[in-house]
Amino acid sequence: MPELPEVETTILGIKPYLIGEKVRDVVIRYPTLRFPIPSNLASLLRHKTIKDITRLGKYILCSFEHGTLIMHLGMSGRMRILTNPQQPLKHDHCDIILTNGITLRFNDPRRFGAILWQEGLDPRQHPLLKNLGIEPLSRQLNSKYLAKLANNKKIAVKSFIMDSKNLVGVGNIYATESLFLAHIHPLKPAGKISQQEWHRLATSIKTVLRLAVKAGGTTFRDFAAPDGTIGYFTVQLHVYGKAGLPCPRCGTKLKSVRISQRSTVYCPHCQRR
DNA sequence: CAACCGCCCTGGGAGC
DNA sequence: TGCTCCCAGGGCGGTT
Repeated sequence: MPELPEVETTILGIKPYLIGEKVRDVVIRYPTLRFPIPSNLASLLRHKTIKDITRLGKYILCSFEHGTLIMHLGMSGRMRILTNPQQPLKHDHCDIILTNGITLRFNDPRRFGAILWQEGLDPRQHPLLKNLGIEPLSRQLNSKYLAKLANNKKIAVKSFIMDSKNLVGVGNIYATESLFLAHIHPLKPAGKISQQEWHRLATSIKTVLRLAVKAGGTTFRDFAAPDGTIGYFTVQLHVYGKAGLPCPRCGTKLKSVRISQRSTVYCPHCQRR
């Protein structure tokens, strides 16, 4: 499932083929993603030039002079660069065809992804981007920021760091891994986390994400890079998906608990409440 | 407002 | 082999 590192990898992969290129056409085969793909997308983009490809949280922003194409990979979304025409396969919902002959193809079996349009210069005006928190790999993420935001909150720390209003791009896998590395129990109320613990957590979130970006995404189950490479288990996961196995640090049997409908693995010895 | 929970969706794996 | 059931989960939107 694409988390921030997978989004980063996707951008790195598609960017060189797209920047400065002009859109010839847009083909929508199956508009009902998480939100409907705007039906007028082709007329919005035709003959327009792609200025840049950037990222805001897990949203991929493809900017034009008159607005921004906002794309989200959801759970199973994937983008491919096709250098020559290919028959669309199942779940190939949308193509963006450029005048240089290249096609950006969006595939998403579970259809939790999204393709949206925001008119104007500031993509942050889009309702989905308006309330996004800080970037985890920026200097803004530090113990001071987290402690201030968590003040008195009772919400489980895991849910807190996965809430995009607080910080973006930390999904279930990396939240689980970060908490393990920081020796923090995932159910501990956010308001009860000490300054020292916040420091460890901020550090481990950055470490985990940086390592994963470097490895080209966790590529755990559904993810493939734009060139089609599938790198299963390129990142060493310590606890995610390993409930019942011994803790890599102390050997205690790893436990599993569901937190807001998400499976969460932790070590009952290393991560105390 | 804070916290929580249901829901959207399909493929893959387990169990029978 | 083939069927059924369950699980994976980002994030919105509704409820408490």
